Amino acid sequence: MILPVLAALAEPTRLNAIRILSDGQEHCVCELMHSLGVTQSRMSRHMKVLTQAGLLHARRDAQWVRYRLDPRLSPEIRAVLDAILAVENEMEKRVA
Amino acid sequence: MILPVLAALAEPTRLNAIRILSDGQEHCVCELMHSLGVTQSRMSRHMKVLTQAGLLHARRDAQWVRYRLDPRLSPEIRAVLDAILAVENEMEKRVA
DNA sequence: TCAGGATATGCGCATATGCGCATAGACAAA
DNA sequence: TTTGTCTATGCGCATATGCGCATATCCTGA
Repeated sequence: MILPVLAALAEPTRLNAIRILSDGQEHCVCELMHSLGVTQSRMSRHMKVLTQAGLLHARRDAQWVRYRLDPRLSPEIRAVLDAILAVENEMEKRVA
Repeated sequence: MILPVLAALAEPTRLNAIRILSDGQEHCVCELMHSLGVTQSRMSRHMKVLTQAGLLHARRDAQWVRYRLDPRLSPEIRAVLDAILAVENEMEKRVA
């Protein structure tokens, strides 16, 4: 369903996390919490929401948990993400 | 901003309303409330949320208020809507 | 086994949001 | 002006959600 995806994305920190993760690489909670300026517990919970919405894949690597966009994401959902991120990029261009 | 748009769409009744309105035609509250099976006050408030998110345009026509997708919607936001509706259509196909 | 870093979660709180009900407001026809 | 239809909104309630704080859990290295 698309609804949980939209609900997950309709929050600033989570949308920013998706923007970072849209590079296709893995990122740990500690990196994201610093980049986005939120507490560790907040970041962890936000990642859980995104994961449960089916957007992310988590992999335990030693004491870290590496998150990345779920490689099994359907092309349709991926298109939604791309369209949303494109809006943000357009807005940035217009501000600049 | 894209965030209010996502928040507005992350609700079943509102997303279904958008689906109906995606035909580009005008629809009144009375029609939508019947189509979607919700009360009049609920429907009116949902339309207000969608309008304030910048997605809809309202036009008073006698005792009716005709809603339609805002014709001034940016191509980027329109692309987001299309991508979201495409996901739903894909899901339907797979169920069928 | 112990210490320390990284992540997840329980808990309580404040706010946001969806809902129904009743009513107000806008408009047309009589 | 009155009546009936359509739409918007005030109000109270229940639930959902975001937050910080503290603590539990998982893992590595000494």
